[in-house]
Amino acid sequence: MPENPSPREQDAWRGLVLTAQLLEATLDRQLQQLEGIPHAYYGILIALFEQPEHRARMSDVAQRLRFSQSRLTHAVRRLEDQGLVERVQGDGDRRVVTVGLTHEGLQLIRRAAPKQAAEVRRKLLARLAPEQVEQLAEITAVLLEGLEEGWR
Amino acid sequence: MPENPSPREQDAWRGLVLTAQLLEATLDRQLQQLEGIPHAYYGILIALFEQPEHRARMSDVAQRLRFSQSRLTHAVRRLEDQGLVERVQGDGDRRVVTVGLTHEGLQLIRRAAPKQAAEVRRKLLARLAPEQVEQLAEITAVLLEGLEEGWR
DNA sequence: ACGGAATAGTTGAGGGTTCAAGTATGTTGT
DNA sequence: ACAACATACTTGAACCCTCAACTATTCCGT
Repeated sequence: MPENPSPREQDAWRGLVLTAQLLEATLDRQLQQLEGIPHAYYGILIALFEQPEHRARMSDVAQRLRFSQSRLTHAVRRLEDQGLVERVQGDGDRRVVTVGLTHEGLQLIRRAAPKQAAEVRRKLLARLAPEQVEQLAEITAVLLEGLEEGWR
Repeated sequence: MPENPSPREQDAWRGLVLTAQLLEATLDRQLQQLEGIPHAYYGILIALFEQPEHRARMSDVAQRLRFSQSRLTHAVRRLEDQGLVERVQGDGDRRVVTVGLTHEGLQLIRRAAPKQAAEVRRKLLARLAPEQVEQLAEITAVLLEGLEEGWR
């Protein structure tokens, strides 16, 4: 028998959902304005940037970002159109496609990342007490577990 | 001079962003499957449900949900097509449009809401310790402040 | 070695969101 | 009274994501 949520749980839940929506929307608008790409695409560039030689297999990127393959394919096509990323043919398994940052993509990251990080810190993280940062890291880790496992 | 984020801040930040993305995606998939509407539209129905007579002005709904007017217009059109919602002409100011739940919309809420709440509780909130729920409510309240004020 | 299943990625259609522009109505200052 | 501005909402195009096929390649059991 599922017990009803407590009022405080409702507060937390509503806060979380609203935060999730607003956070995505805000980051999206910001990056779209500054760099002409949506936040999700910025995530792709960052993920590549963190990889050795700034490149990785499609499916690895997809898994890391929790993108569907289809979504990633579409996204990479657009990023390629903008010259930020390029597809490289792998030597071995001919099914795999490797994506890498172009020079232009690399420049975008170098330009945008510090600004982005500072902005986030100034407007969001800095408002939290140090122990709240700690708590947030904990809490999101737990929630992610719950979100990862199939759910349905 | 913006100080660099601490490693723990990065954990919190990454966790938050991933949680936000995954949460939206998960709720979306769930409601799309069960009720044939995206999570955002479910939010509209809930917002109306909580209003006296289950109806409200377009702009009030938009403000409460942080939707753009355009987004809400499109959304309401589709919800109307599905018979879940109806536009009512206001008596006074002829610019305002009032949206109300139809009988069918009301039924959908009554059917879906308890299931939805239980699911959320079981898969997410129940994993958190009571003090973490408290902390999450606190933290999201702070973050929402930061997200509300223009940002740029 | 061969047929079937699994894996990697792509494609196209359909739906949702954004952004800029547009319509209609109300309010305000003079 | 009237022009200028503001408010409430709508429209259409461009873009992004999802979902369900589909292609191409590799793996596996016999």
